[in-house]
Amino acid sequence: MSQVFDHQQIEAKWIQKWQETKLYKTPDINQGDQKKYILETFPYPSGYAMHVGHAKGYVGSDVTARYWRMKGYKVLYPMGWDAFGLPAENYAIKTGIHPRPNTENTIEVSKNQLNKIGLSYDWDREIGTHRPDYYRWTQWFFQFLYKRGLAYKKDSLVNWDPVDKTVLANEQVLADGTAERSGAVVEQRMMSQWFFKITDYADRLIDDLDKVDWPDSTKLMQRNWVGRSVGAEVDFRIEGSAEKIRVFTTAHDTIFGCTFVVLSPEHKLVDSVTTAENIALISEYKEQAKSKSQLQRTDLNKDKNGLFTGSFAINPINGEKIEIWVADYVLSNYGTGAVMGVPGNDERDFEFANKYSLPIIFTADKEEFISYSEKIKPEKIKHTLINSGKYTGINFEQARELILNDLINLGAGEAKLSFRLRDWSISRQRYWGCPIPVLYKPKENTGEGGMTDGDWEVELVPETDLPVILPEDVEFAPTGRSPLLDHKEFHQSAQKYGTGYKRESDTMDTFVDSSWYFFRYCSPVNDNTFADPEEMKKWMPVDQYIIGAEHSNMHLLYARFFTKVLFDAGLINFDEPFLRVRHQGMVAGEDARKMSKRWGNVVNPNDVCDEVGADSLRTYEMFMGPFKDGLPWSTSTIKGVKRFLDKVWKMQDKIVDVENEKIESSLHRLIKKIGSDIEDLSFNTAVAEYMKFSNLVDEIGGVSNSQFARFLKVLAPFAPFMAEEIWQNLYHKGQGFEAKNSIHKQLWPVFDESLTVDDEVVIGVQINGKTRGEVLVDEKDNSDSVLEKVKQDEKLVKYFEGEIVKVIYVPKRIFNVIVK
RNA sequence: GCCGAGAUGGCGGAAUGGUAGACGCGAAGGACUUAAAAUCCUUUAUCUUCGGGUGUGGGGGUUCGAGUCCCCCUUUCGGCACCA
Repeated sequence: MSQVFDHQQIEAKWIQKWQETKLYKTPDINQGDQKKYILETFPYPSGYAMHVGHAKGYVGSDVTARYWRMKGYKVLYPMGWDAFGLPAENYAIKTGIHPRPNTENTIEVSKNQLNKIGLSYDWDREIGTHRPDYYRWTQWFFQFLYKRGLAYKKDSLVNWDPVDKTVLANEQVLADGTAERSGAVVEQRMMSQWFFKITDYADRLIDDLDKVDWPDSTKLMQRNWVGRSVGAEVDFRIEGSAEKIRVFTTAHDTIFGCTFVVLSPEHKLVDSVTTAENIALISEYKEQAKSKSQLQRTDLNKDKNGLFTGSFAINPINGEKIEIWVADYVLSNYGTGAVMGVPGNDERDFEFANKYSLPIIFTADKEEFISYSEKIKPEKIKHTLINSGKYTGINFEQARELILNDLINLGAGEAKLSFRLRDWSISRQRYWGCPIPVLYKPKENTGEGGMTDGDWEVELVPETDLPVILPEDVEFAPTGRSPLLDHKEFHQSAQKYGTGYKRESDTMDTFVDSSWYFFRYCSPVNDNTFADPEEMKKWMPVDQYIIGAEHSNMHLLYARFFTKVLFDAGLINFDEPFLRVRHQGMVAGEDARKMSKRWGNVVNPNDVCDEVGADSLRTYEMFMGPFKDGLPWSTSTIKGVKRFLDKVWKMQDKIVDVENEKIESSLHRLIKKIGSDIEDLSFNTAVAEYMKFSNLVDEIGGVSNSQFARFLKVLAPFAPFMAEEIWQNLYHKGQGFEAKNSIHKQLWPVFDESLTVDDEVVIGVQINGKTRGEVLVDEKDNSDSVLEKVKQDEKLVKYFEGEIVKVIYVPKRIFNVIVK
């Protein structure tokens, strides 16, 4: 009789032995070897330990990695730390403890948690974005983009907290426009910031989505985020002026309905079109708009207001004279900052026209408002033009072409794609991030009264001097300035490049750190390049990336952008980094609320491991429901999973000499099903399959040695500790542990397809589409022979009084008789 | 408002257009026990006149057959938002 499964002692033993023997070391790989690169989002060690919700995604990845190893694939399954960023810095500010020791400490704690649940990472490949050997290459990427003309500086608005005197991230600004922390009303402030020119890649970021296997909803989110719209730019001559107003429109076929033009308050032509009597009002309006934050401007509850400038424009298509207005519902940073007002087509324009009694002309033979952006289904907007001069009666699609051509011929327009995507702002006025490797050289004749941005020239820090080290002794409490600005030595050290040189004091957005980490895993110890090209050829692209749906959009977009730039530079031979993306759902607390300290519903995986064991935790998290769904934690369900594993443990004592046929065929089905379920990430049904098998063994009363061995192998990815313990007990008892004898080094058992199908099966019998009974059919049966069987069935015979009109037999599925 | 994903027993959920409710939890009854825990066995969608009827948010439709496909509606959860 075996002892009870002492999970605490046994799991600790295997964690240690697996580490000692480097069981999960990444194998050497040759190009062309069958490989799988299994990736998952790396956590940010902010100061708080992980909870079981984090564990779920990791266990799912681990099961997959273990499976592919057993299938004979070379598997890269690494882990690291997304350590820079706001959470760690805020935790530091809160506790007064410097983020570095704090981060390293959290990493230690988290690493132990991950090991405790049996995740099979190759820790030799661990990376941390906050470590100089890593961020040296984050800085290289910055310079790489800069040299390719994809990093530039411009003035841009930031959220400014006047009380805390600091720049806020969007997530720190509440919906009412106040700061989350201080409660102050957030202002918009101009600041000179670094940008990456991701808009250069807008088209490819949409088009290349066709190449990858991602959830449709995720692809759609990316498409909508980039937001390509097909339209035209049209020039409206200003009456009595040589100037023209250029507008962007996605609906140039509605141009006959254009009854006014609206400029954004920031538009450069506002001043010149404003007539003398309107100057006072308009400049006041402009001032108001300036003081409004983007949030306020967009939260105005659709109350559109604006002012007439006093000038008129000429509609190029029909020569109509229309009023030029200024309104802040038009944004300066989208399109051209000016729109043609088409109240018959656009809801906002309609509201605006109503409010100020501007004319409304309908140009579509449908009253509903229509839009042409790509997200609207084409069949919903088919219509014919009305009130449109010579184009009246023409289908809108044709009209679009005709009108555009005519506008081009008139010299008053051109076809234009527009994108919603904006360039990526990467400057952060924060301490805990990667320094931007840039120097500022003072210009010769500096102006009087302090230096402004224009008095400096940008120079890259020489590559041989990278990394620019993030100083440790920095005052990281908020002061209203980039913490590095006031670090004397940091800037002093720039003097070696020339007198008066200073360093860039902002740090990079942490999205930059995480936009290339998956390359680094291919050769994490490497001083010569961000990742060895040969190693990348062997491992990349990523075969499976598991990431939470909530925060995947931006990250995926940025990582794809980096990949495409590297591809264009000839540094890699693929232009999409993640072949397959899947999402894992969050685990909520037992009260169905988000797990957080606030609700006191956080479950620490360590506690669960201590109580019921890591195998139970793992198997339960896979069993609780569909992997991609968010589900509440359930203490009672985990007991059921533990019950199942205890049964497996007891199977050791039920090994018999006779090989039962029923168990054998059930085992073949199991091997097949577990394999396909793991590949589909359908873990919950896989676990149900194990349970069925163990129930069958219970029923039969025994299992053969060979059958049990195969069962243990397919169980190993889910319950690696128990599988290993039993495996060693049965086959290597008394021997010292050797890596090659580990169950995790065994090959996945093969199944015989013919054994997975039953010769005989009970199917449902339908009479006129209603299920009335069942009948046992076998392989040889055809429609006629089944009908004979059905007619002989006592329960069914009564339905055959009428004439049989039709018989449908789907072999081994359903038998349906239509009787009159 | 727009976009996306959902809605199936008391609960979590299962189901290539083919016998709805696999598997687990919970519950009820029983066995073992002085007793409890643990374990094991049985039952468990629902109504029923025991023939059968009704059931996958609601209403239509396609089909021999719909949880699954199509149209409309209700509702829950995510994401985005004056994008011209």
